[in-house]
Amino acid sequence: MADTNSLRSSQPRRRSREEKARETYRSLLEAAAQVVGSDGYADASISKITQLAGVAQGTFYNYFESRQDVLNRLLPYMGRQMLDHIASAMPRGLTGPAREEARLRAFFAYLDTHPSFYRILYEAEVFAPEAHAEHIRVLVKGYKGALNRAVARGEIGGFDEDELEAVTYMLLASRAYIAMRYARNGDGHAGPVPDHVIQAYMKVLGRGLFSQA
Amino acid sequence: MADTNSLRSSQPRRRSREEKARETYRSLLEAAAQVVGSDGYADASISKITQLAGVAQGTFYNYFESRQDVLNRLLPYMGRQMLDHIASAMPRGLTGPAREEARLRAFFAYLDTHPSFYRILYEAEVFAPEAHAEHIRVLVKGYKGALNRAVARGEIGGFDEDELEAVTYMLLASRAYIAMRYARNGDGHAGPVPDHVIQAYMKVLGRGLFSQA
Amino acid sequence: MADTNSLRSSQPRRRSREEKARETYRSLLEAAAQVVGSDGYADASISKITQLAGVAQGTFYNYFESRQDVLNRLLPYMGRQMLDHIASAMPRGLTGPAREEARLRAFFAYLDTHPSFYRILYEAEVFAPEAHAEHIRVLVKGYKGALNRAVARGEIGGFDEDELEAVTYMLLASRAYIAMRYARNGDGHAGPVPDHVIQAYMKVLGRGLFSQA
Amino acid sequence: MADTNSLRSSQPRRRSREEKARETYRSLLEAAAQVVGSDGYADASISKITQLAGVAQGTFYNYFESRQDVLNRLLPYMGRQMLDHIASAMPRGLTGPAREEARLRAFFAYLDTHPSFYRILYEAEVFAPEAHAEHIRVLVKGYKGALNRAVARGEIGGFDEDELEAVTYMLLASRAYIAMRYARNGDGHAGPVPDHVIQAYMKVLGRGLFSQA
DNA sequence: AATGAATGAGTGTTCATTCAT
DNA sequence: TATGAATGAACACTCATTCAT
Repeated sequence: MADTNSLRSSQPRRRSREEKARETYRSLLEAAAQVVGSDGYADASISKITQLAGVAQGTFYNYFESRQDVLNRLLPYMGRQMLDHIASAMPRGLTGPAREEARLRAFFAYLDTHPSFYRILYEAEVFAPEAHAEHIRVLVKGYKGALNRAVARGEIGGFDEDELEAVTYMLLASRAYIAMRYARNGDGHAGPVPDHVIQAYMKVLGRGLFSQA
Repeated sequence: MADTNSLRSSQPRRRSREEKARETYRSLLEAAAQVVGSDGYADASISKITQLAGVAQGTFYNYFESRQDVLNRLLPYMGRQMLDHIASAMPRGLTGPAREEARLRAFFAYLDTHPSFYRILYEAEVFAPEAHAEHIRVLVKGYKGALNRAVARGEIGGFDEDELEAVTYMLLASRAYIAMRYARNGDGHAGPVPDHVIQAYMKVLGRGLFSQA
Repeated sequence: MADTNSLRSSQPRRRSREEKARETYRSLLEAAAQVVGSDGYADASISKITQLAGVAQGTFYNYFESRQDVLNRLLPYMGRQMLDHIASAMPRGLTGPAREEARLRAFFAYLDTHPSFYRILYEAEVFAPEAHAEHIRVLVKGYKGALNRAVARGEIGGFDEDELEAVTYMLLASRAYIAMRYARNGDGHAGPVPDHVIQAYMKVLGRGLFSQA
Repeated sequence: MADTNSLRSSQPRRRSREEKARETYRSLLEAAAQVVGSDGYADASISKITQLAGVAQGTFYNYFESRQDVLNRLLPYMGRQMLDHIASAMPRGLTGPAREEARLRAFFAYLDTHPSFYRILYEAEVFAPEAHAEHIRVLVKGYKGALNRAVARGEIGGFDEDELEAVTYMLLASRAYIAMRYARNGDGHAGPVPDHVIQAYMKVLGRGLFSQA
């Protein structure tokens, strides 16, 4: 249905169209992220998004099935970005509590440079619950893997598999609440997390988790 | 603002004016709580609330300035109820980790018997941010007091004031995420939190907090 | 819920409100009929209707559940009007073909004075099929009754019950097509039906129906 | 405009240009007929039509001026098909009422085997009024010719030219309403028309038309 | 001739809020 | 104070049509 010209010559043209489409998709998604970041999911109207993306309202529906569709895609998109960021920011060779601390700092650093992420993540449980659940699932899986490797290394002991999952939730929870309290103000964000907070976190973890009791 | 119990029985006839108004206010607030609990803040329309309260739509604006106004009052109202419930459920004389565990269990028990509270609390950060912040502030204050008393009793050591606040946030966070993961399913709630989760929580706390390291 | 004042004095006020509401309902319905009559169901927008009725768009939804709702009510409303008109226009004491002719002329007379009715009726099969089916059912029932009485009077013979129903449909059909051809032009209507058309109709009927063969 | 059959086989290679275009035109028209038949004119979108025809949306406008344009062409296209079908299905040599009955049965038979035609025909008065008027004009002309021949044969008498036209409308009307009532259900069609209905039709006609009174 | 992304006017519908009664 | 009809701004979404490629 699309192969009338059997020559290569049609490819560069095609490419250009496809690429343009991809760009439009990208700019709509980025615009949505920005709008949700500043106004929240509830006030993220199609009109705001398309205006920010510089396209007509109707164009939106060439790329997304509905408003909810784009909201659902936001967290996966940003979440992957965040994980990539953290992965690339993690120093090699760290183990034990030091590794945990690096992970925490990388997370806060990402938050600091991507102020819209907090709101996208937080409100997702309300406005894009499936995406949120999936995001948490991914995070938990990665985290549990890390904890299990620490167990294998003998850094952690005395927790069975199920308990380790519960601990994972506690760690993720602590991250989120610390971010809420110390890395935000009314506008969106308020600079880096104070050191004493990270120290407290590490103290509880160092004693509570990284010890054979 | 909501404590009229002492007057009710003494003036069975004359309560018409003020008393009736208070009743209407109360029933509107309760209706709002119920609606938000089951439909969420976003879908809590004035029409639903007034219908459930059994008054006309216009009546609503004799008691609240706006829709946002009633949403703002919801969490303080329910939060106080929850704190009272927990306070009265706490066994006397417990100290140390045992006291902490009792508090945790009381919280989960309240959640289990008041399924609408979870949603009111959780969505509040999105839809009634100031009320949510205030609620957290109240919780933190109470919690920090408890931790300080534990410090005074010599049960906890090695954390300065600021660090203790950070720890408080970690504890509240853990509560919330554990509730999210273990005390809910699609409908609203899914029975009590499994014991091994509470054990994991207590393990981390017992080692991480209640120890002189 | 509505009986706070137990006195009559509240009734006149009530009445006034209720009456006003009824008026608004009426004017919306009439506006809808007019708009559909001139623009057709497809182009009958809420905005046109409310503008013509002189109320805000939102007001529409205090009286009708949806656009389709008002479209559904149009034919029953006009259909009853038409039947009332015909009933009151029918001379007393006529029987046989003369009675049939009077009925036909009354129908065309109604059409002539209510030009929107033709379109409302005709397009209803497409846009309000249930209302149309019900309308036809009512018409057929009335018509069959009339034919059966003619049979009882011995004016008609040689048709069994089922055949009589089929004949009813032929009569209604003829009415409609004659109206389409002879009582309309582009605008909406084009004056009365020529006499020779009615004569042709009566000839076919007189010989075909009102005879013992 | 649609008769290219004679050329097809002679130029198997060269048909690329013009022939291909005709094929596309044809497939768009057929697609439109199918879509309108199942979804109705109102829901026949260009997107549905082009999708069914297997071409891009833009291609549509190389063959039709507008959406309305294709809708206008539908009934003439299908109507001719129907007339051809009926003409070829008519037994030779029939005259009088028998001929009329055969025509009626052929019409119902066509409807039964072409369920989409009913909708295309019926809704045309609403959505393609000019095409509908033209279609009726063609039908009437053919029918009047048939009746005139019957008059010439002495089978029909007592109607002048104008009256005969009115009768024609009555016959077409009866066809349509009988089809509406007896040859359709919710889905689209419901099998053949019962015999007693055709008998009733023939009785009225036999007495009312084919008699010298 | 064929494509399909872009357009934007237009639609039905919702709902917090107002206000005359 | 209670009522509930009226309001109108706002929204998500559709689709015929255009046009650069």
